[in-house]
Order: sequence, then C-alpha cells, then structure tokens
Amino acid sequence: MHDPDVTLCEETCVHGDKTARALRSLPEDDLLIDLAELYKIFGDSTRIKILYLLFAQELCVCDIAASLNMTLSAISHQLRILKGAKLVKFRKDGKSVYYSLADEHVNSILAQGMEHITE
Amino acid sequence: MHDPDVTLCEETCVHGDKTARALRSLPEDDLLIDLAELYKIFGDSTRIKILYLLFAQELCVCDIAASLNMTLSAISHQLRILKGAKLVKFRKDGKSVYYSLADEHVNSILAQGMEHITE
DNA sequence: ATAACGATTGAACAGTTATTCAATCGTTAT
DNA sequence: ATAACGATTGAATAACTGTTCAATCGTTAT
Repeated sequence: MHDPDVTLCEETCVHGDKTARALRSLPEDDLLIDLAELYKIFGDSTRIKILYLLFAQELCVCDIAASLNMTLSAISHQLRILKGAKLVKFRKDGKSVYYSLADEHVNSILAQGMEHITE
Repeated sequence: MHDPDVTLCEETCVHGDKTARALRSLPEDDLLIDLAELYKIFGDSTRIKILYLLFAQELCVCDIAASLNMTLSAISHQLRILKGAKLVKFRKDGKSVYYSLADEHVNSILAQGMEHITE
C-alpha cells in the first residue's frame, strides 16, 4: 500500500530503514480502521453514559432515557450503534426491551481510559 | 443535573430505585465527557496509525507523512490533536520536530482495543 | 541577506454524526 | 377490534471533523 522508499523530505529526514522499520511494526490497514471504528463508538458521551448505566444492571430503553433525561428515540438510535458493535445485548420482555453489556471487555476498556484521564 | 424521580414511562418501566441506583454508579458528567473526548481521539485511523508508528520509535513529522503517504499538513494537524491530549510529546532538533509517545498508557489502551476486535 | 526546507497554522470544503420529529411496529391491555 | 405504550425507524437539520490548499514561521544552509 505504501512505498517505504518514498523520499518526501530528502535524505535529511526520511531514512529508508527508519520508516521501513516503523512500517513493518504497523498492523494491517483494515485492522487499524476497525480499531478506530471501535474507539469512535466510545467517543460519544451519551454512549459512554449508557454503557456505565448498564454496568450496574440491565435496563430498558425507557429507564435509560429517563436516567439521562433524553428522548426514547435518541437512546434507541445510540443503542442500535452499540448493538452493531456487539458492545451490548438485549432481551425482549413484553413491550419492554432490556439491554445489558455484551461482555467484560467493555468494562476493562472503560477502566483503562478512566485511569488515563484521572491521573 | 437529572431528576431520578422522573417517570417517563409510568410505573411499568421506570422504577425509582432502579434508575436511582444506576445513576448513583454513574461518574460525574464532566468526567464522562472527558473520557469520551479521549476515545474520540483514538477514533480516527490516521491518528491510530501515527500512534502505532511512534510505538516503534520516535519519528519526525516528515517521516510519519512519508510512511502514511499523507501531506505534512494533514499529519501536523493530527499531531496537534494528539499533543493536546498529551498522548505524544516532542523535541525539536534543527528544522525537524521529533515526536514520541507520551507514556505507556497509550500502549495499553491500544492493546485493550485490539484484543476486543481480534477475538 | 537570501534561499531552501521542515513544520505549523487558518480558512474552506466535503463528509460524517447526534439529535429531533413524525410515522410506524409489536405487544398488551380494555 | 381498538387503544395505549414501549420501542424502532427514516428523513431532516445542525454541529462537528479530517483533509486540502495557501500562507507563514523558524532554522539552516549558501
């Protein structure tokens, strides 16, 4: 995909072996895009709040909306995104739909980030 | 900020104690916004690639641009964002500016996310 | 001094995104 | 059947974001 031998800023700055080594350690492009896509989902305070609420217990859409003082529609849209990223799962019970965290990875990712900003 | 006693969907769905408990476990609003802000920075493949390149070694702007086949300007703009989030640090040497990762948190955050998507 | 080069900056543009609004679906009552 | 309610959906709007382009800064040469 990239040309390691490209010399954009002459020999002064770009060393073939230097960039070549850096590029060798760079994961596949698709993988990095997927990774960015994952973080993009965490990059919204509404979604972060939803995940934190679900950390404590399963909640229906209505509960989440009431807790965050937002509309059902707005929450439902965000839950669809979280669902698509397999970060939350759901079960239907009558008219309500109860959401919960998909796995423990979510917790550890959130904890990691929280650690960074609270130091 | 929120009213735990709000009953958006009557008594059926929203239980006062339920949402109250969920809200109690919810961190401060400002903190969650900061957290989302951090993930937003990771939520771009260009920035992810830059961080991965710097994981291997320090690089000047020109090296990064050449490695990713992008313009100096585009890289510089992204580095400014990474700098603002204290994810990278830099040192000046003549005409060049060399960037490197600010701390090891960056690694662990990236590793955590990578683990999630590669399972 | 002047020129060259790496790097930064700001404005502009295109693409993306979160919320709102209105309409609709599915389920459970009456 | 009809009504009510929780939830979902799609279109529309406003706000945001990443890259490009052109201009500029700082440093190092000639």
